[in-house]
Amino acid sequence: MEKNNSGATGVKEIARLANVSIGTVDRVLNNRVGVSEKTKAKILKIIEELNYQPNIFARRLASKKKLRFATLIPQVSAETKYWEAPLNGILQAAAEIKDFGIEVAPFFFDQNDKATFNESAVKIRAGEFDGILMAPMFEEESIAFIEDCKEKKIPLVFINSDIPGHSNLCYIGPNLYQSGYLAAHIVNYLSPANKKTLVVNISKEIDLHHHLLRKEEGFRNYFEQNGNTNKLTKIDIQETGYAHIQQKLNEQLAKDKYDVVFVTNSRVSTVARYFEENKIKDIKLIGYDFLEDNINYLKNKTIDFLICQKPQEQGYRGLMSLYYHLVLHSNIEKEQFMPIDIITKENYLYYSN
Amino acid sequence: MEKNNSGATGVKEIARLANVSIGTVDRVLNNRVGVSEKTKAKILKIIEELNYQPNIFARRLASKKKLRFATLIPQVSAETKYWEAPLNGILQAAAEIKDFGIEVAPFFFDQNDKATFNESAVKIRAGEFDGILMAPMFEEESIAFIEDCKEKKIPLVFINSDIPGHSNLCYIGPNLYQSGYLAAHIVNYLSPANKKTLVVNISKEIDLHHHLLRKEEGFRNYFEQNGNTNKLTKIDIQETGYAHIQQKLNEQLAKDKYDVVFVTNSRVSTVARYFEENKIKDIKLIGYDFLEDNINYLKNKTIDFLICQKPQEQGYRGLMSLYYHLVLHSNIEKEQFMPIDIITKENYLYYSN
DNA sequence: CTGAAAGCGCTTACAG
DNA sequence: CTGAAAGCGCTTACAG
Repeated sequence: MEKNNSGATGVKEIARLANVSIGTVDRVLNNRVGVSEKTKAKILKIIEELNYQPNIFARRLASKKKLRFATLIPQVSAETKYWEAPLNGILQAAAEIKDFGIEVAPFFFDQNDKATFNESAVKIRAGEFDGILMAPMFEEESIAFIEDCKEKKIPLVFINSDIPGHSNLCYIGPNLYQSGYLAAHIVNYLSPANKKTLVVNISKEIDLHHHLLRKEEGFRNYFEQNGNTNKLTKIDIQETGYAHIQQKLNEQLAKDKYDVVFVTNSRVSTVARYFEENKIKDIKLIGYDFLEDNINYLKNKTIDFLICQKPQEQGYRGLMSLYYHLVLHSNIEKEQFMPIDIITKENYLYYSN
Repeated sequence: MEKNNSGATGVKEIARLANVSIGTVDRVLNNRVGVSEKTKAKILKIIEELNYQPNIFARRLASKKKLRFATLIPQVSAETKYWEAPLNGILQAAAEIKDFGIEVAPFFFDQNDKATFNESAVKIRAGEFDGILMAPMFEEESIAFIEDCKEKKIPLVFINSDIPGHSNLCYIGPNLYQSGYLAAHIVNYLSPANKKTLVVNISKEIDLHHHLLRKEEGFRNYFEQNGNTNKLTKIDIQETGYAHIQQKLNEQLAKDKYDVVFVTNSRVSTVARYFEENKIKDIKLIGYDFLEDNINYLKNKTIDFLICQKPQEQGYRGLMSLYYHLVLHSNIEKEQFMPIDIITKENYLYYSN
């Protein structure tokens, strides 16, 4: 029978070689105070030489230490169920690491109300958490929070959208620019006739706009860089009610004849509803996110393509990153871009979100 | 501080409530012989009532038990590096479960030589493994092996292709029919002109053909079911050398003008090479698998779309399934279909294989 | 069929 | 600054 590696060279063996007690070895191993530099160096050298790997099972069994993580993401709303998926990912990760002594406390905010973000932020600050995962939607408010975490040395993970240039542990989410770029690539295959494409931004909150604008930028640049003659028109719809969207689309579609409509977010289902009600079948429709409404329009062929970015995995990997960093002391990659998945009527069933 | 659940109700507590020793509790817990029906029932009842969950860390620390898994997949060849990915997945899973006392022994065979499959099979049978993962490529030879495992009650996981109707633990891989069906859906968007599509099967081994034929079937049925007028032509190329493929394509492309060429496997790069050498730019090309050669042709726009099925994850999840089944006694889903991923020049960089 | 004791490799007080 | 002992919740022989 093969000998267990960690069995061969445990704290006991290190203590023996260093002529100290296992208590002292433990102090060095866990970076605790109260060891002379000399013995510390001696022990570290032996640890190095033995290539000692602690037994995680023994460690977990003996330790009573608990870690507490907080998460701060938008609450699931009737308007969009998008945030259900990241939350599920978070809960799944929480269940997996629970036995390792980790407690997860979820906090939420209203996407349309900055005040609720600040309220939750205050609670989290008071809670003295060991790690935080957040969706930094409101830029200004987020930055204040980020600075506070930095001071307290609390590791911070961003998901879904990034605020670059800050000392967060990592960002896990889409590369927005590239996802718009990909959308343009698909549109290019879909638009052989008069090559007219309509870009539709539907969003109430100006704050969230930079999110959509990044996608639009990628979308535009594709056509510029590929010397394409595709003619792009764009409309911004700042009210998300159906009546308003209907009116805007009526106006726009009366002006010109389009091959493709590209909706820059998950609200593509609203446009699909409009298409269906108006029996529009000759315009290709492409948008974002694996939501029930969108999938239904994919099934009945009103929507042609959906671009998805594994929202559940963002939550899951976000929380796991805190765990890997804090418990396993692994190196965490600073920018973790999600795959850009292309979903159609024929493969949505197999899409593991 | 919150009380650890498993701490509150461990074997000790069960033993106390049942008026037995912890040794007897352990016997019941692990289904060992030598406990009277009466005490066994009593203990089981208490376990039930307490909703006892064993502490996996203590279990692992105390136990010396080892499990040994064997894997049997094609060896990576110069002709196709496809099997590198599943192997990487297997090795990654092996690294993750190593600390849980699991040893993994990889075996290989030559895709073009059934005898090598049988040789490895003999070795595995002799090795008395606790679980086996395999790619059941050669149907007849595989079935003999499957029967043997069934008799010895060794759980068996299939990856990449299935042999339905056998008592294996699970299948993890593509739904081939659906993946051909999806390819047809894309072709349908790409072929607006004369609507002529050429289907190309390139494969030496007749044994492997059922694999490709399933995809072709899905591809054909899409057009039938969607009342499409797309005209399909098919050629089988049974020699995989470039000269031969070149000749066949020369012949075929002289006969007719196609919008799209659909290659039913990863050998699409050979057709791409032909396209490039002959400066063919007006035919769309679509094929399978995230291989370096294919990606290069995707980058330079010779290949338009690749369909991929996460080969690495197949290996990873295959091995993990054995672990979940044997160690954690989880329920394993019998058929686990991989997502059908659509890869283009614009999203391949973010494809986490 | 059952029990009592030792031990897995760590961490945690406590004593000095 | 350091050591000796107890204990985490299981499993493993061994004894009866």
